[in-house]
Amino acid sequence: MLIRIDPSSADPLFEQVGQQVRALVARGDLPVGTRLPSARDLAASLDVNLHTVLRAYQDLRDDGVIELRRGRGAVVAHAPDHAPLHRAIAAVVAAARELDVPPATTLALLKEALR
Amino acid sequence: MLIRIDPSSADPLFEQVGQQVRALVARGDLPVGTRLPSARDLAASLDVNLHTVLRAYQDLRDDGVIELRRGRGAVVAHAPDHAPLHRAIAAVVAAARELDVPPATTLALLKEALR
DNA sequence: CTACTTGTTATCCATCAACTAGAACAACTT
DNA sequence: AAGTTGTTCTAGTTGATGGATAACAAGTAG
Repeated sequence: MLIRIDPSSADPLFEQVGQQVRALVARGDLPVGTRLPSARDLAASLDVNLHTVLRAYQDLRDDGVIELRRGRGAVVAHAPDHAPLHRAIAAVVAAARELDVPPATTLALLKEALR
Repeated sequence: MLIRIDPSSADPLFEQVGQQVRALVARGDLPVGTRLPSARDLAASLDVNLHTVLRAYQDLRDDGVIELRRGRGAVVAHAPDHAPLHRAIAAVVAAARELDVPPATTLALLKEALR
């Protein structure tokens, strides 16, 4: 599991964990059915509290990214082919760079467009 | 000024204000040179503290979106033609909807791609 | 069945960012 | 000269974040 956490980041820890897993799943690095490390294990290896990882996992479950079951752990649930999405995102990044649009503005635009 | 705030949102107030202004400027609704309402006025009309608006304005200034001058207020600074960026973003939203990817995942992907 | 693993839930606490409040000040406009 | 507006400062409140601990429920593995 290639999850890294930056304790000094502005983003909350549980959100960082969630974002990393989302990216891994969307990228196809974690096929459907893959078992994620147990919340306790991941918490220990990231040197973070159990509840922090658990909150990330529960957010992911609420979005249908993973399934959670006691005794079995967290399993990747949904993972279609995201290639078109990645191409579209790459195009956005290129356009933003080209136009010298700050990242915060690009994110604000996408955020609004997604509502 | 069409700025609306949702006090119950998870996003901080100052960030919401900033995002709305970013979107307005990028959309071309606020041409270069347009005066934004003074921080005091906007704070009053949003029923928010002066410092909250000021923090949003200063973030925008740091990104070159607006200029701030005492006595004159906030003025839209930079506003190239963002049409290509908007098209790219629309494509991302379409792809995400098509693939049934949750908004949080789409944002996580863009966030990572922008680094 | 038994032991173990793992998510779930609950309580309590510490810290920090966000927000508010009030005030004085500096630069600019009119 | 008067008014406007951003800048800076101090101080307090609130809520989210994160940690520590513990008991519990549902599944797995033997």
